Amino acid sequence: MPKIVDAEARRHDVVQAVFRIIASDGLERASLREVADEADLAVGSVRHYFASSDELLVFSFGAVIDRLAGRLETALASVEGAAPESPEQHNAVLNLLGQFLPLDEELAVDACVWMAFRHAARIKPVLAAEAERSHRTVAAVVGRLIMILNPGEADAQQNLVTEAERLLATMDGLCMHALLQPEWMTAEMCSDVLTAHLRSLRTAAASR
Amino acid sequence: MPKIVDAEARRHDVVQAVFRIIASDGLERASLREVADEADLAVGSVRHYFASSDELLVFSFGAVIDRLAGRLETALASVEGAAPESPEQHNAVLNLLGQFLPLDEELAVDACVWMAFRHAARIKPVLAAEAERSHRTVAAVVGRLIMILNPGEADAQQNLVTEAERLLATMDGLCMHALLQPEWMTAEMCSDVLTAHLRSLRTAAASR
DNA sequence: TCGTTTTTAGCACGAACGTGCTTCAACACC
DNA sequence: GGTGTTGAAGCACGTTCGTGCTAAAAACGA
Repeated sequence: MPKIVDAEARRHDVVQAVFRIIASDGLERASLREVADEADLAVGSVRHYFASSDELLVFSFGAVIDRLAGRLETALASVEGAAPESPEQHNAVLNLLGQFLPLDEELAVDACVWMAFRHAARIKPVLAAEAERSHRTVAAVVGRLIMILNPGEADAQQNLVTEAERLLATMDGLCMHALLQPEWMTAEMCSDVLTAHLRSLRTAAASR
Repeated sequence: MPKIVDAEARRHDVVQAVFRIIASDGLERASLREVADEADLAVGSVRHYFASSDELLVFSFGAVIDRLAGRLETALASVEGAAPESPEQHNAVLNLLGQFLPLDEELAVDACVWMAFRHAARIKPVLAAEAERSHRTVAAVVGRLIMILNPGEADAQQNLVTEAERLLATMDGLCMHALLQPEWMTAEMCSDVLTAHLRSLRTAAASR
């Protein structure tokens, strides 16, 4: 019968090549030829697994979303397992929010790719559905996090939404700055900003 | 002598065409041919004013930075002219921060273009210098704003830097979301988030 | 050993890109 | 009115892109 190749693993390899190209040269350089070279394959081989360039990009977008979502779910479980107001919970929250930031090489690649696809989705309609899913997924996690940090505020649902969007915006801004101005936005500065934001969350909750 | 054409006005027209293309189709579509078409010129004419594609892009990046910086300086003067803690000051601050957001058509174009160039600068070295200038300029304004809102904190300079970066990150995140997920991040949500952030600034200052 | 089927490799076409270079038109000055 | 400088326009070349299509290569059952 056929030559046996683990198709799923191959697709994963190709997607990894896409990630590396986006991180180093930008999404617009992630052409079939570049991807094939990076993955040590021929263009025809890549096209055997992905019918078109668009399909490859959409699949890659979905892959990075799934990776991030998986990390967030794991981190959220840690937060839920920690005692409220405890230092363990604080560290768990910092760890969760750190999943958005380019704190190491692997996270940096994911952050680059995630940002690139989301911005590209504004222009390319094929990416719109995944961008929507990306936003919903992340917003759900951050929303649950806000609920954990602001217990017993069943009435002020408006504030929960606002605070969730505020935290989400801050995280995206931090990620942007860490990617675009790494000299200014160092890991320590990220940590300082996050700590300040979490403190502001607590005092805001207490003052209501 | 030569045919008299207001070269500066022509360059401005071309840059406006670049802005429109970036806002509607993305920076990668801002080729010489597209720009020339949009500006109702021939490719050769555009190249008469801008020696190369890179020069056109760098000039356009600088133009959007200057536009934003001008609006920010004007708005900052209003903030400085208002009485501390007054509603007028609050509105002036909201107005200043609103200059970052795509609250109307013109602001939306600027926001798109600004974001696109900053992200492109991560990849294209020719844009790096302007990206650096962009960050320094905006950070200076936001830093002064934080100093105005947190008077008499000469000791805690660390906190000022952290709070400035935090506000900057939040603004960039808000801008991103308003551009990428306009259904979720409406103008009202932007206003709510900003108000919450300003409240958190005040309570944080009071608690120290 | 021989097919059969998956995998890999490659060619060819049209489109779009930046850019070097040439050509035409227009206008202010002598 | 002639003339020379400058704006406007366009051609041509090499590159890169996506994609339809064909053909070789490889691996396993018969």
